[in-house]
Amino acid sequence: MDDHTDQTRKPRADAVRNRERVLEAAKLVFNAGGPEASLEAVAKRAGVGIGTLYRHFPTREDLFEAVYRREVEQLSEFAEQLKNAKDPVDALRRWLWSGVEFVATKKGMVAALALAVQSGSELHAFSFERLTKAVGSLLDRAVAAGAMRADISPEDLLRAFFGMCYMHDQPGWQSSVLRMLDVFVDGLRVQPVAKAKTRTNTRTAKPAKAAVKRKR
Amino acid sequence: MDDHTDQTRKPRADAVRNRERVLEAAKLVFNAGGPEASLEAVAKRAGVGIGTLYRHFPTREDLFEAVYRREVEQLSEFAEQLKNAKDPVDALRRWLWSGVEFVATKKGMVAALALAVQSGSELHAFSFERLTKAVGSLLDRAVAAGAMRADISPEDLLRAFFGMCYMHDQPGWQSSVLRMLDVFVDGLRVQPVAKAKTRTNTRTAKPAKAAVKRKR
DNA sequence: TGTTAAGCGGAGGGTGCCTCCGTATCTTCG
DNA sequence: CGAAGATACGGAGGCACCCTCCGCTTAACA
Repeated sequence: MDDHTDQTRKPRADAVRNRERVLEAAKLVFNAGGPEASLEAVAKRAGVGIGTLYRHFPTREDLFEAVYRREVEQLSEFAEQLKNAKDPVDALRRWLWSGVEFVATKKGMVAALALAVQSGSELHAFSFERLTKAVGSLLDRAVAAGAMRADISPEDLLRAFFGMCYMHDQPGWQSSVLRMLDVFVDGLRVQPVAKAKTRTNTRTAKPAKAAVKRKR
Repeated sequence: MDDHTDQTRKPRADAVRNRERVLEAAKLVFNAGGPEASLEAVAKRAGVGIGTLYRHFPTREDLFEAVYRREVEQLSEFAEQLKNAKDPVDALRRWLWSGVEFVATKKGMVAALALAVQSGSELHAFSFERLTKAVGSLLDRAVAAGAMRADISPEDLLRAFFGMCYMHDQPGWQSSVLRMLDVFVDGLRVQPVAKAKTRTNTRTAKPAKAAVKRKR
């Protein structure tokens, strides 16, 4: 409370170093083995004791948050850029697409963000808020332009998005999710204006059924 | 194959009884504590040894499958009934709504079905196939009537559906999911035909934002 | 009632979570 | 530079859960 002195010691060098090591290791381990991966494995890989890991990141979510902070940032920035796009609805769609891309690259990211979105605890509020704001601005613009229904919140949208991504481990999930997102964005439009089914083809839309056919 | 004798002993009474007990206990435990609940807790509650539980249900998924078999059946039957509905698109929407209802009641059911849908292993193929067929028939009818785009597979739809449900633990999730489903079904239409935004109001659509507001 | 296979149950080995605290190391200050 | 004290380290240990394995029990059948 009475921090009158404010004489904050310089943080210890080893502490800083270890934090970084853990982060590095966690990124590797999560991206490879998914978000269920053992934290002890992370610690071992980082060459630190399990206690050290827990001191820096008291919960698994804290670690997620830290690991994927950069990615979230990027995604949010991309939303910023898209604010200048012509068609606000299309901007939203493109943002969602890039979200799929991210998820595809970072295996652990979905679950990490899913957790953030799901549990709603303030611990990992950062990602959630950042993304909410990002998608919110896109939504607002589209709504303001009268192109999109107004009764959908950014939270709704994010949850739906991650929900869809969450369901997919199997091969071919990407095209499936992209298709679903197309449908979804279509549903968001307020003015069907000739309901361009053309769009469906812009992205090498598979013959649907075939794209999903179970492999065996 | 060469079941020439066919002299199958009557199954032991205690085995049958125990299986039932485990099922009963599992239903309680899963519905209350979610699908992560300890199997040992289930066994204890059922008054059987852990070994007995595992003999009857070698994997957690097997247990899920057995526990929620009835629910899946009901849901599928409801789809049958809806085949007689006037508007095939509306039929689909109503089916999805009832799905939400199910999920709301059975806390463990989402994750159970999600698993079934997700992992795609043949162990719990039952639920997945049953539901796929159910939703498939609804889809087909709508497509045949020219009311719905044809490039969406039942699997896609199911995964999207469960994905949306999966994301929701927090209060107010139901209205959110219902809203998202509305959007989704709208997106599925092929003919906007006056794009009834009336529907949005049929179910006391909250002011969106408010419905999602975090509680603290 | 005896034989026998089906079924039972829980001990035990393994993994992972998280805490706690004695020890080591870094920063600061004289 | 050296001492003092703050800060961080690491891993042992307690707990919970997973799942297997096998000696014992018990129901079905003759």
